[in-house]
Amino acid sequence: MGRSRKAIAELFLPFVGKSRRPRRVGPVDENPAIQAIWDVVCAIPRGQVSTYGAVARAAGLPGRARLAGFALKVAPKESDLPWHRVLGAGGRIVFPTVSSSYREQAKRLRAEGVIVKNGRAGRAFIADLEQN
DNA sequence: GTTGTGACATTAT
DNA sequence: CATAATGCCACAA
Repeated sequence: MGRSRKAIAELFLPFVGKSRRPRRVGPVDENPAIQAIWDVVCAIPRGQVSTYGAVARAAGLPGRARLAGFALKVAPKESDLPWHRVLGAGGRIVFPTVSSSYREQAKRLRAEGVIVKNGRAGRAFIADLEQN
């Protein structure tokens, strides 16, 4: 005696749509995950910094630090996102030391009072986006 | 389909 | 301090 089609459907309901990875939902500026990351970055106070991992977590995307990096990379230039306030784990600038991006980031950070030494921002400047 | 890359993180050694 | 292994996943080729 086989189950009804409906019974089978209910059995698999929790998996519907999850059998494959989420598909690209559209242009990045309509992607809610990217948006969430941008919002968090905008919330980093001037004179403070955060990290890719922390930003992802605060955006409700734990374990997706890479997506935070991607979100910043694709951010339109005219968005005026404070991208320079996002650093790698431990408050380290992730760009190659010789790159112009590195210099630009260090320059911008110092311009708002963040002490950057050896490509690293002082612990005291790392914002607590956690909690709240 | 697969593979490689990347603005990363965490844990273990 | 350094290196390796693993997880993560969007995207391009």
